[in-house]
Amino acid sequence: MAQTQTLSKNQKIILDIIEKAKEPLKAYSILFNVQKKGIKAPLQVYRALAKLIKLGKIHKVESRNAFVACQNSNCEISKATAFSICETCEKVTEISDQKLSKYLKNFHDKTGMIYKKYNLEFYGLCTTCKRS
Amino acid sequence: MAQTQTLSKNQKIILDIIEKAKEPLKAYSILFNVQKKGIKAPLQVYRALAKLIKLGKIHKVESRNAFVACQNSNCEISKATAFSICETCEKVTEISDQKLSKYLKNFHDKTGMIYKKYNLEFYGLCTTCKRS
DNA sequence: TAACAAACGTTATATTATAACACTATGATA
DNA sequence: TATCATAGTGTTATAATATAACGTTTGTTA
Repeated sequence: MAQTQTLSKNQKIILDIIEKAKEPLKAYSILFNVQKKGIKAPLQVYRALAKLIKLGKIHKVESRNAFVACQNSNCEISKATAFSICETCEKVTEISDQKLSKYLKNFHDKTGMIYKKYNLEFYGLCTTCKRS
Repeated sequence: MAQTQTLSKNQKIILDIIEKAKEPLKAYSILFNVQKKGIKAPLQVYRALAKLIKLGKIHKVESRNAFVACQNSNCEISKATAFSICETCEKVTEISDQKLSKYLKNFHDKTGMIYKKYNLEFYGLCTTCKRS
């Protein structure tokens, strides 16, 4: 909550749009949507996105180059993201599964590498598309 | 093996370069590397990449827009990819961990969605960069 | 209020990826 | 062997995604 206050004008505008969207938004579609509010250049959007990602407010769906609001009340979960993506309708849902995140947070490979973050994307058919 | 035979000329050239590379290659760096072999346009590269991905010969590292040869003797593992990525030196390694892949293949969310594929990317510090 | 960090605005440009169209090879199969 | 489908090719143009570089403004804090 306190963190919300520290958002800048552009960051607020852009977070707002992403939170209200029902699907992941692309950077240039965000740009188009905020032009009436005075944000004119891609860089203004990308800068806000970068900050919001850092804060855990939003995530990037890497395979789609799109951005979604965090559904898990941000914080450290921003370093541990998992999505399910329907390849038919492109619906994207953030997975919030304690067991899964615990499993992945504790995962270590054989080399001894230190993992600070992960991003997992599942692709498949959502229940709606499965039926049709 | 039999599958290797079915690769087209361009597909072979591009697979060859990716297999010989020690790191993930970007599409346009591949393009640059194959221009002497007569491949002149981005689309020729992207088409070969798409086919090679379909065959499981290579994978795309989504967060880096880069392509690596599959280390797990391709096949169905192409639908189940996991990478470790060093955020300092950008070294990328394909993770081959039976337990992990079994766990993820069996993962089901609450909605009943069918997962056909997944891609997991861990980010952190490799053992070399950890020391310095 | 000086000094610094973070955010801003702007122009230009780099990077990644696909559309559209015409042509060519390959290998069934009738 | 004609012909049909499928996959691949080559090319031009363009779309979509993202960052560099510069100078200015704002907000915090010593």
